[in-house]
Order: sequence, then structure tokens, then C-alpha cells
Amino acid sequence: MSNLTLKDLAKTLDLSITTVSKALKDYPDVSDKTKAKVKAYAKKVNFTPNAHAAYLRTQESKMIGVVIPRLNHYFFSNVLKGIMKAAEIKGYMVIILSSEESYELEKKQINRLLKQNVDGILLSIADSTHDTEHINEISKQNIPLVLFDKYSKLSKCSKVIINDQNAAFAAVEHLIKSGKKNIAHLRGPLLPQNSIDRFLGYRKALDQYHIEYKKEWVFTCQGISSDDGYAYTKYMVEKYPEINAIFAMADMPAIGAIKYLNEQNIAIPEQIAVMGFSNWKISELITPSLSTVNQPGQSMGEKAFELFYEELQLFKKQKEIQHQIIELETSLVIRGST
Amino acid sequence: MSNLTLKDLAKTLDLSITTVSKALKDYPDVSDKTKAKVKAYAKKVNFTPNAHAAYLRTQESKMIGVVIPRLNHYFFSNVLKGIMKAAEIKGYMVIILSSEESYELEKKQINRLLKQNVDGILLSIADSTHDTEHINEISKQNIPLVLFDKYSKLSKCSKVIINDQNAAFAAVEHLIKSGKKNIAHLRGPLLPQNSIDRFLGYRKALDQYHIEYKKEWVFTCQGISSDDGYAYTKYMVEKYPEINAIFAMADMPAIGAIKYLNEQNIAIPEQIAVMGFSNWKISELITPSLSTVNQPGQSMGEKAFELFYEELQLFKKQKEIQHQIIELETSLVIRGST
DNA sequence: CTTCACATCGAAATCGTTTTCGTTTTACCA
DNA sequence: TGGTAAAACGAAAACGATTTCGATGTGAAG
Repeated sequence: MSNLTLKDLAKTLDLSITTVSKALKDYPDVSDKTKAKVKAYAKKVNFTPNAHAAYLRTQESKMIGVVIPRLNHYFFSNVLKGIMKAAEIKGYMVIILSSEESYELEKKQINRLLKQNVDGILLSIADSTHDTEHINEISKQNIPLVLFDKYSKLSKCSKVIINDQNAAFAAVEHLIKSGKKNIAHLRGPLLPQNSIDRFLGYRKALDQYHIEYKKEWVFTCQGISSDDGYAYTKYMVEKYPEINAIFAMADMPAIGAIKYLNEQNIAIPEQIAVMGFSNWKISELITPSLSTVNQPGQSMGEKAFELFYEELQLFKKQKEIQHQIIELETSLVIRGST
Repeated sequence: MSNLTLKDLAKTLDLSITTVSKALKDYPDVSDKTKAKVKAYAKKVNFTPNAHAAYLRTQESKMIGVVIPRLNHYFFSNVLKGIMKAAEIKGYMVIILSSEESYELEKKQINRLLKQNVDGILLSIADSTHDTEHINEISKQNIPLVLFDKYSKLSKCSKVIINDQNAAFAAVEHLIKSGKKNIAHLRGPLLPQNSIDRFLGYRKALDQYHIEYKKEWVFTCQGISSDDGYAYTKYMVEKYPEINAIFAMADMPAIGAIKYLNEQNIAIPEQIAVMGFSNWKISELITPSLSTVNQPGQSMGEKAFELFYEELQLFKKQKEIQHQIIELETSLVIRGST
């Protein structure tokens, strides 16, 4: 009923604890016959060594920690799915914590993970995170850290990201090529590298097509809710009727925009086209369906775990660790709103 | 840099490991002066006892496991948020696993959690789960189990649920009272108690208002995707033009219905009203916004953790455990689609 | 028959904490 | 001052696995 121990196995097999342990781990100084016997019995009674006890010797907990800004966001859910899938393959458990976009909470959650002795941390930083001391602290403790999606340029560690600037450029370029020249931008908060880069991509596209950049057509959303998108769209429709396209840095603000335009019976995309970013599930379900940039959440999660795993192997072999930066491909998803 | 141990504290404080440990846990046979000294220093160096080592003696891992059918569902994300919030307060870590609606995977994930020595398991069962042996196995190992949302009537354990039948009744009643009599039902898969109960609520409402039940107006969706809703709506519009309302057992099928109706320029709710279930974020963002039943995800998660925690305390005190069933309140959210 | 190599196995230390139980110190009273 | 009880502290044995290093047994070679 309760969980078996090596001692139990040793007793019924009439062997020492040592030999049972070594047999299960394929030590060379155990005969093949004994190994077979031990493994067969272990399988029969569904034995797995106690992870906590094993930790004490090996200092490996076989657990990783993940800190994301929010739990109930479609994109991050997909990343988690990828992480958990990759982790399961390697026999790792995943502890998920949310920073709720708060710098303070992010620090606290990372501290909790370190105290829990996770073997590595995967992190997507909060909007309000303005320094990287807590991140450097992780490296000091010699545990692998991988940033994904929302990263910081300052922190020295591996990263799995997309090229936000290029993706945004492509999105805005598509608007331009479909004949729109007066393009507003719903940008994200000021700190995160991602919203900076998406904004830069927007500017670059305007430049390249010789369209004048207008500061007053850029609106800063606090986080990625639909409310800001709704309110700013209302404002710009009233104040700048010449605007005929909106590029939002995320799907939710874009959806807020669409909601307002629908209510006002403003034709999408004829009068105003709308472009989102992330390809959330919802974007294909609204009317009109939303054109957006596909962000490969699940494979981002998988890659992030794999990077962690590679670093851990290098560390165990005392080899030098080379931080990698993996840039995943994005793609335009053209739907009804453009 | 690496994590401190009791031994380290003992050395610098010139005390024994025993005394330091006892001081931190407020044993009565340590003087107040010593306690103060130890606690102050522990705080200063940010000491926390190694959880794995502690487990070895106490057999408490301070971790719970959660198994949900899917990760990227708005409702379950909210439940998770509630669980994690409540767990954090009590100093518990949460390991989340997904069954992907598969019975086999559900069994496997539960087994993983048991092998990890979690102190308790919170579970929402998969659509395809047809027996409760793996669930009873948990109780046999004497670790608390709490089912939430998708439960089974057969398993003897605590539960946090809503009254699906009453909620569905209220939803259909609202359709009837708004003048609709020809109401179709997009029901869920055949096994889960929830979809059975929602179907029963639908039937009960028809009965009570003396509306004839038509078997052919009930469509069985496989899981909660929008595709089924879209396809069935197309089918029923063509085959049964007299239908003037749809009650879906979840928001996604309802949204699929709305998508089709929008495409066909069928007026919602004038020609056909649509009612969802769960109050996902998306339901307020589409046009028209979706009327639905609000399901309190976050408080469901909090309650589930609290039930686990109560049971654990009782178990530790060797007291008898009374399984509780908590029924949370739902409410109708009336929006544009009805 | 001795010696040596090699193949197998086990004893025991270790990881860091908890907790029982024994030992020392202090305080108090006669 | 001596004795005793209470207060304060520590030694040591768990918990369950890993791993070093030493012990045993076998066979072949000299």
C-alpha cells in the first residue's frame, strides 16, 4: 500500500540495499543475472526510488520552476504545455508560479523556487521588471536559467524568443501593402523589450515605405487587456478620422478595437483594418476574424526546456556553459480584419 | 552562496544542530533568549530548512498535485489561479499536470504524483474517464483527494462543484421567458456528469414550461471546441428552420454557433438566440456578446485547496475524515445574444 | 598448492532535518 | 553548602537513496 523502499526490495530479493540500488542503475559491478532479477521485481511492484531521499545525495531534485507573468493567457498556456511535454519526457516535474506582472512578486517567486531546490528556472519576465539583480542571483547559485518570450537584454543567460521587430515590421508592411497608410499603433507598456521592439518594427515599416511617423498615433496600453484597445479606438476614431488601420501589439487590444468598430458599424477592414499579435484562439472566432502574427507558443516551451536540459548536462560534466539564443520563426496569419 | 544548512547556523551561533532546529520551531525546551538569537540570525541570512531533508523525517512534502483535463482553457486557468493562491498562503507548492481529456493519461499523471509523494491531489476528471479505480487508489494511500468541477458521483471523496442541473435550468428558463420555445441543445460528451446534468436541466426546463422535448434537437459535441458548434448550427438551420434558440453546454460551441449565424446574417437574438455556459473571457468580447452562466473558477480552486488542507489536518490528528461536498453559486450573465 | 586478477557483492558514510531521550546547567530551598 | 527539580541543551538515531571502498568468491596461471 504505502510506497516501497530499497530496503523492502533488498529484503525480499535477499540482497543488500547497495546491490539493489546499483542493479537498478546499471552499475558494472553487478552481474547481469542479478540485474535482471532486480529489475523484473522492481517493475512488478512498480518501484521508483524516493525522489526526496535521492535529492539528498545527488543534489538533483528533478524539478524545474517556471515563472510566467500570467496564468490565464492563451499564449502562456501554450508555452506551459510545451514545457510540460518536454519535461515529462526527461522525467522532470514542473512547478508553475505566476508573477502577475509584478516585479516584487517575480522576485519572491524566484526565491521560492530557489528554496525549493529546483534544478533550473524558466522565466518570462514581468512588465514592471526594471532590473536584473534577482535574475543574476539565479546564475550565482549555479542553476540554469532560460528566459522565454519576455526577456531582458541585460541578463546573461539562454533565451528563446521571437524577433519582435521583424514580426511587427511584417505585420505593418502587410497593412501598407493592402493600401493603408494612416496606421495607428496600440503599443504595450514602456519597459518590456517586446513592446519596444514591436514599436520599432512599426516605425521601421513606416520609414521604409516613406510614411510619416506621427507620435500622437501611438497609444500606450497598460498590459494586454481589451479595454485599452476599445477606449483608444473610440478616441482615435473621434479625433483622427483619417486613421484607416490599427496595429496592436497583442490580440486583446485588437479585439477591443474590433468590438468598438463593430458597435459603431465601422466597416472592417474597408474603413479601418485591424492587425493583432500572438494568434490567440479567440482571434479566429470573432467577427471579422483577426489578422495577426502567429507566435509559436508550444515549441517555445519545448525549446526552453531543452536549453535548460543542455545547460544542466554541461554543468554536471563541469564543462563551460555557452548561453544560446534561439529565435523562433513567426508568420503572418491573414484573416478578415485586414 | 549555496544554500545554508542547520549545521552552518549551528556553527556560527555556537549551538548544536538540535537546538537551532528546535529554536526555529518554537520548542518549549529552548530559552527565549536563544530562540531570539537563532531566529534573528536565520532571518538575516534568509535561511529555510531544506524541504527534501525535512520530508524524509516528516513524510510531508508540502507539495500538492493538480490534474486538469486541459491547460489552455480559460476556466481551468482560473481554477489554477485560485488553487495556487490558496496554496501559497499555506506554504504549499503546486505541481500541475494535464490529462488531455484522456483516461489513460489521467491514470498515469496520478501515478506520477503519488510517486512524487505529494501531500494531496486535486483532480478534475477527463471526459473519457469511465471508472474510478485509479481514484480509489489515491484514497487507499491515505492522501487527501478533492475533485472539482468535473467529478464522478461514484468516488468517495470531497468535491467542489456547481449545480449543473439548476444552472442549466435557469439558462433555458431565461430563453423561454424571453419568448423562445424551439430550443436546441448542444450537449457535451456522454460520460461526464456535468454534461449529463446540464442536459437534464435543459429537459427539466422544457418539462416545466410544457414544451415538447425533441430528441433530434440535441446534438452531442465531442469536447468543447467551437467547430462542433459551428457545424451543428449549420445543420440545424438548414434542417430545422423553426429552431429559434440554442443552449450550448459550454461557451466555445456557443461561439461556433454565433460565428455561423453571423456569417449567414441571421439576426442574434431576434431570429436565433444563443446561450453559453462558463463565462469565458471571450464571451464578452465577441459580437454580439454571449449570454452565459458564470462559473466561479477562482473560488472553486481556493475552496478545493482548503478542503484538501482541512482533510490533511484531520488526518494528522488521526481524526476521522468527513468528506464534504461544496456547491458554489452560479449566476446568469445576460448579454447581447439573448 | 599458492598467487593473482577479476567479477560480485556489502558495510558504512553521507546528504540535512526532525525528534527522542539523556545530559548538563541553573536556580532554588533547606 | 548540599541536594533536588526544573530549565536548557546535545548526542544520536532515524528517514531512503547513493556511492566509495573494502570484502568475498571464482577461476586461471605459475
